[in-house]
Amino acid sequence: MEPASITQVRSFNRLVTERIGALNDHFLGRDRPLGECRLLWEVADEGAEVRALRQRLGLDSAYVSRLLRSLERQGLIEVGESDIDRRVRLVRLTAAGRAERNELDRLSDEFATSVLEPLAPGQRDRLTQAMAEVERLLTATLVEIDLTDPADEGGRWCIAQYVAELNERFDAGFDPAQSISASEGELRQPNGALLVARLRGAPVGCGALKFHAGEPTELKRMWVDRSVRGIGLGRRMLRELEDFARAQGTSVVRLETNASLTEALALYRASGYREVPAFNDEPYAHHWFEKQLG
Amino acid sequence: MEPASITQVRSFNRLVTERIGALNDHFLGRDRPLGECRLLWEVADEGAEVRALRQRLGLDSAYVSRLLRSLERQGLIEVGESDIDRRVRLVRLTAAGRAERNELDRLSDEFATSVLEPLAPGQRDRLTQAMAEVERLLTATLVEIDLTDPADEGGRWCIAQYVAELNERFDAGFDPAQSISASEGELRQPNGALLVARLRGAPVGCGALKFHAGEPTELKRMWVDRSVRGIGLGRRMLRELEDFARAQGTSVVRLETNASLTEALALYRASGYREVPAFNDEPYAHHWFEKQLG
DNA sequence: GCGGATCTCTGACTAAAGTCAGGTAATCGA
DNA sequence: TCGATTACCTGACTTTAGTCAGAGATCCGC
Repeated sequence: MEPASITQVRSFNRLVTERIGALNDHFLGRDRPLGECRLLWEVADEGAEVRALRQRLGLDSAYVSRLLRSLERQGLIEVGESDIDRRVRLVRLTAAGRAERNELDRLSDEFATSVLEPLAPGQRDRLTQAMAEVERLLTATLVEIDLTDPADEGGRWCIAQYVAELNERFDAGFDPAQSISASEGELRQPNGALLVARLRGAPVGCGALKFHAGEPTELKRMWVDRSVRGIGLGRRMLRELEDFARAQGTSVVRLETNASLTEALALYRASGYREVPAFNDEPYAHHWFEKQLG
Repeated sequence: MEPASITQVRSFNRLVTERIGALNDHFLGRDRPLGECRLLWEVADEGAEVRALRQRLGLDSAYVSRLLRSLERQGLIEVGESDIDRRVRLVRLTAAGRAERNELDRLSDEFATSVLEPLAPGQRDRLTQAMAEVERLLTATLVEIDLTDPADEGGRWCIAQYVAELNERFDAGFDPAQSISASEGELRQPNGALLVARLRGAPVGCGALKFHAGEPTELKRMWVDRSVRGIGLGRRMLRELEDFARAQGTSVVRLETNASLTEALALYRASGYREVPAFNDEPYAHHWFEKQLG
């Protein structure tokens, strides 16, 4: 890591902590503890389960309970029981609570305005663009890629998204039953592996391997959610899959893909994959690739 | 203000608070209250005055006192008297304190590394560049421009810097005694005005006006510190000077400048100043400008 | 229908981060 | 030189943001 980059990140942190942190507290404080604000903020208009709030904010159950009692006393929320599971409690905003949340919203807008206000229009554009860039790249650093069981909710969701997207993008649609199989059993160790990328717990991408004793390992189900494209997640997923394959004793990885998946084609080419003659009869494929793992 | 910009700033705040804030606390916490860390951090190697620490961190005097006692008990600092003013107390780091600060430094580097680490080299460059841009522009929003007495320390310092810079940049040097005067008395109301730009209290630029009853107002002493160039501060200073002049009943502003001050020339031209024949015999000037205030 | 797990709550506790009032010593300004 | 101001300190207090243990109600799998 170059020292100049590190210095830049540190100085950025310092400034942002000063500027954003201080004003955030000041503007959003409004005589109310930050914890209560955060909680109020997280209760959507349709209400929220207490356990969901707890998890999203990463707070202790006793603490959340106390915060809820306080907000209840202030008449901002009502806590009722869930119809489905009577252990679970549902938090709903009262009219006053909704008003308070709108007020927080307004203050947040006001704060953003106060940041932009001293700048000339051209500078505002430069600032928001640079902010967007920082945000995208910092978001990228928050993504975690982990081995997941294909039957897990996140894994299933990703694969469903993958299928839906291919169906939409391929001229003739995509029916996984016509395609070479990649069933849950085939993507579970020791037959294969499924890696799922998650951003704050929510799945945003996947990639899978199918092992074949004495034969090259197949790469399947590469998919990245639209919301996080362009931050190098595909490349990272590919690297992690290769690392995993190597660790399992794979020396050659191969895959096939459709001509309409231009980003994927570019990714494979840029990642050292060499186009080879068709090594299977996948009906949806136009290109076959292979890579020797170093 | 466009809603899209506001949304961008808000979403940036949220992410940065999450990512930087949380990890900052975690990494820099090291079993020590944040207040103590911040204080330790602010004590430079040559030591610091207690009042300076208090002011820089914006903390209550009682609270700082208590934090200092705690750090003293831990053997990290020594508090002694100032030679100049025996009410003032000087904080100095002990060897242990210095070691602890180096450790904080190391952790801060480690944190920065952890932010950059998951990214590919190209993305790292993009991130640090975008961070630098955000930092420059946010810094711009922290600059405050205020009317200042020319005898004030900040005002004198700016004008000294202005003179030093012209002396360095003009081929034949610059001697203010040979130039048209802009003495402290002339830059004080009602004769004139001096605006000083400050960043966190430190002066970083100035600009002055000289009023002449029934005649155009003169613009003098426009200067911006090298450390904050390129963020539109000159333009902002010029606008504020014009606003001030207008409020004092001025309808025409004029100024003269040297050909070597290319940024200033560009600024005046871009700000609606029209080049006019020489209206005085300033020996250092090559260009004379005039603007009708709307 | 029973044992274990889950969800929420209360009570008791703690550390951090302050605030406020008042006091002492030194210095500054008229 | 004397009263106001400044710098710092102590003691007493508060709020915020938690943690931990345990209880009660409910649900889930066998």
